[in-house]
Amino acid sequence: MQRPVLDARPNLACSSCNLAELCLPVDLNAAEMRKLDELSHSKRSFTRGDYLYRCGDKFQSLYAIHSGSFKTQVLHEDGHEQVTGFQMVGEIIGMDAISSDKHTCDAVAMENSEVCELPFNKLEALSREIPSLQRHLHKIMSREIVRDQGIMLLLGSMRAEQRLAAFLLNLSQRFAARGLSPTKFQLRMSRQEIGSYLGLQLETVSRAFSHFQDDGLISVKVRSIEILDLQRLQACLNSSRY
Amino acid sequence: MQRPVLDARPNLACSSCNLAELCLPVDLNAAEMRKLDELSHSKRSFTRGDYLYRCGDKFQSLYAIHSGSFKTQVLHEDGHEQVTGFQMVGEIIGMDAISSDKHTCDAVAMENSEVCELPFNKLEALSREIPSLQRHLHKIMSREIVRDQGIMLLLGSMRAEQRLAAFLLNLSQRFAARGLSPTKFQLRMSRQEIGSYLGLQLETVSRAFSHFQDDGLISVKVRSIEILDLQRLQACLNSSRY
DNA sequence: CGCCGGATTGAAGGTACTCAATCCGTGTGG
DNA sequence: CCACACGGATTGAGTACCTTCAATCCGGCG
Repeated sequence: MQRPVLDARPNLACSSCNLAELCLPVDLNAAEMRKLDELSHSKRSFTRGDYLYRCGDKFQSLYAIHSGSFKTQVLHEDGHEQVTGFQMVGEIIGMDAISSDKHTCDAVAMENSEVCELPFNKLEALSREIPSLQRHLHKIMSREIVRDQGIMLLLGSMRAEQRLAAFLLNLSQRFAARGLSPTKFQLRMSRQEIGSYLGLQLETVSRAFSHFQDDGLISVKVRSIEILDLQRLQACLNSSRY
Repeated sequence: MQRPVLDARPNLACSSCNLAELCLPVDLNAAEMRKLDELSHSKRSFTRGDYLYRCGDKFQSLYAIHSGSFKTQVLHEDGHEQVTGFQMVGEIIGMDAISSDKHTCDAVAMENSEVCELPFNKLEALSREIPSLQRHLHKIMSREIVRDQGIMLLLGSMRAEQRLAAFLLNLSQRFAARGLSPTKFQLRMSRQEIGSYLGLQLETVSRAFSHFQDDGLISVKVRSIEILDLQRLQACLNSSRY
């Protein structure tokens, strides 16, 4: 019944990154695995603030995040920018660019990060050979669609505190999926960036954090978060606006 | 510079539907074309309110809208539902379901409509044979992602009248692309449905319509719309919130 | 004709925005 | 080592926009 509102991005990559098990829940034989290995030749490093790609850049590859995290953002004409997603280890970014052969957003490193490049032509060629890989690629793109629709739901029908609850619970799930603590973690992004992502002002985000803390749902110390009561946080998310 | 905020869904289908030119801007030879023809065997008809699929239904096929129009909507736990998109002739729906093999939303006919079923297994098999079809399929899915991100931008950073302007201009473009008048058309959806899609209350939508009319931007008579000043409507959309 | 659902309009209220002051932690320079 | 500056975060007060509730209007259909 309870579908996570903010879905994590699906995984695919790069056994050469030693993330095969995490990232590739696809049955491949040894030969196929080797071909996939060969696909991803390079691994690039980034530090906070570096761009993985920029809006308008020519599309060549998808990228698998091997370590660290990124944000994607789009720019309005007037210069103001909106965050469209936060991506972490094992997730794939760049799929927006397939449609027009140009990237439609910026991808910016939020900390020291490493990325595996997946040349899309080669990925397509390989997925013509390996049906299970083809299906997996389609699932990855589809999950991106579902995830975006979850955010549309959030932005269209939730109030500030519900949005923040959804955001925290989503992070919690994604950390848990990576074997990290689901209740105690560091935020990589500023209040400003959270607000931009959730369609709120940074002050509103800050107030919501404070309110959750006053209610004993979480403990916040700037970017250190501890979720004290997952159940009530979930209840807050589910509480009807109407 | 000016990217449409609400992107139309991309096309693909179904030369048997006599929409080959419109829907398939892919170079195929005669043999390939024939195979694509064979893919889409059936055409189903719907009347207003009929479900094409429901949330939770097993995923089998994508659907190309041959005539008429549909809306997609998701249901909250509490029963309240949000419209996630309006689809019209030539557009493809059902891609949300690939990721989990189940549909994640309802698709409901908004008028008498016909739909071509595109069995996804066959579509995948064929796109393994025909690289240009494969790429086209990927572009279609990617455009859905880009479109959703446009709506996220709208919901996250625009005020009521900007949202409605974006909505009207998007409809205008999509009608124009189909050879219909870009300035004079009938809405297929209620104020309630528009509001649900734009993250607004129906009264707010109604007021925004009235305000646009008072300002001479459009002429509204319930569901009959005429855009009188496309430029100023575009300016309204671009006007910074900040 | 009168009912019904959808649309419009009005008035009151609430949520989140805006602007501004203050706090706090980090890093820099004296 | 401390003082200070800086950016990000918090908190407060006033306001704007949208929601909510309610009344009325309008067109289609029984």
